[in-house]
Amino acid sequence: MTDSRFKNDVYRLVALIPTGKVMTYGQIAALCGHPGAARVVGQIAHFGPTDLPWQRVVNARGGLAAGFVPDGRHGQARMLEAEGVEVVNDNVLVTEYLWWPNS
DNA sequence: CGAATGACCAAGC
DNA sequence: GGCTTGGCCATTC
Repeated sequence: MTDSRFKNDVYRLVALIPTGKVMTYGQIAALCGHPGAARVVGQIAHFGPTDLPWQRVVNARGGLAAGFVPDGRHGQARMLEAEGVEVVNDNVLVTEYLWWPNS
């Protein structure tokens, strides 16, 4: 892989997130083999393809990343709710909706 | 190619 | 309880 497979893995993971579930940046980074590289996931998400459901990607607290959704973080919350994810006070119930590829 | 930036995380003060 | 520091890597200028 001439290009870093890190982003490749990130793409795959994000694409694999089922509807009604969410993942955290740190978790994705860790699953890609780089725990602590949550920032990179953010960069990949920002410069990466919009085809992926970045809306299902939230920070470690389940808080919405905000800033990348034209409608604001409330827009992301609304979209997640539409997918079946319960959002309260702009915070996803990560303890209930957090998902990982082994599930 | 070098420097700067960034949709984060956790610990420290 | 809010700001600062260090760490990670990719993309942009």
